[in-house]
Amino acid sequence: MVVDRLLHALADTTRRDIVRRCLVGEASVSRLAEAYPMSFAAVQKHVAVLERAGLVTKQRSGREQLVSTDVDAVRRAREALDQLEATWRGRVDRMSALLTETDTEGNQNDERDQH
Amino acid sequence: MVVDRLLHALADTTRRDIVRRCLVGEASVSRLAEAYPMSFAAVQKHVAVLERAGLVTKQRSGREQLVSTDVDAVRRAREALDQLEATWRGRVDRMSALLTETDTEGNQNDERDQH
DNA sequence: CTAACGTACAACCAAATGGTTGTAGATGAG
DNA sequence: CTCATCTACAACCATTTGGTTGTACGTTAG
Repeated sequence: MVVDRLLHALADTTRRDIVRRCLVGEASVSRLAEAYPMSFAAVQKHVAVLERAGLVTKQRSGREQLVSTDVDAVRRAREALDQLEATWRGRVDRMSALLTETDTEGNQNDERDQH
Repeated sequence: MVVDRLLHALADTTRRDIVRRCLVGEASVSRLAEAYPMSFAAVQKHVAVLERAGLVTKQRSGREQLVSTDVDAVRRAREALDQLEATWRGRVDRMSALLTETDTEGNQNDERDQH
């Protein structure tokens, strides 16, 4: 699933940092690699994960491979999460409504906070 | 890191579904297990992951263990993502501002901030 | 042209994931 | 009390992850 890949890609500090770095101005993979306490190949793999999630793109420039964050993908990631939360919250709200209007047998407190 | 655990916990369809289910009304672990094509123990592990991430809590009731989503934690998760995106977007905005006002092309980086 | 650089990729490894089965301890129903 | 149920947990397994090193290849600088 796309959301799975997205969230998994973002569930790592190094990868989030790469996204942050490459939001403004591209950076070559080797340039990125200098910034982290790991090998070049390791950073390459992190970039690959971000790429598969659609969060960054690579663009060749001479012998360098420039990484740049897809700002739109970041926005889409946020929106996906937003929608997820909205669905969840929607369920709570609908249930609250049901409980206040019908009063079923299970009868637990419905002190769900509304805003 | 807390964000890592949170995003990792949410990067799985089954776990997101558990969160959704347990937002309204608690469900025992065995009840949950009936809903998925996997063993009881597997669901137990998923619940444990969500618990470690602070997304759900368990509460004993007789011989059952009732799982319920911590609505507040879900909200906090969203806010964490929001802040992440805000930071990222903030960077873009600041850079855009810089570019439009100075419009130079000399060396721009050397911001050795890690964090 | 040659050497250095940036990249890609394979092979390998340890640890974590996501699943299984099996066993054992509490607890509630009858 | 006895038994079925719910849970916890250990042991095991296959796959993935996150890292390493080594090698090969294209490109640019000198």
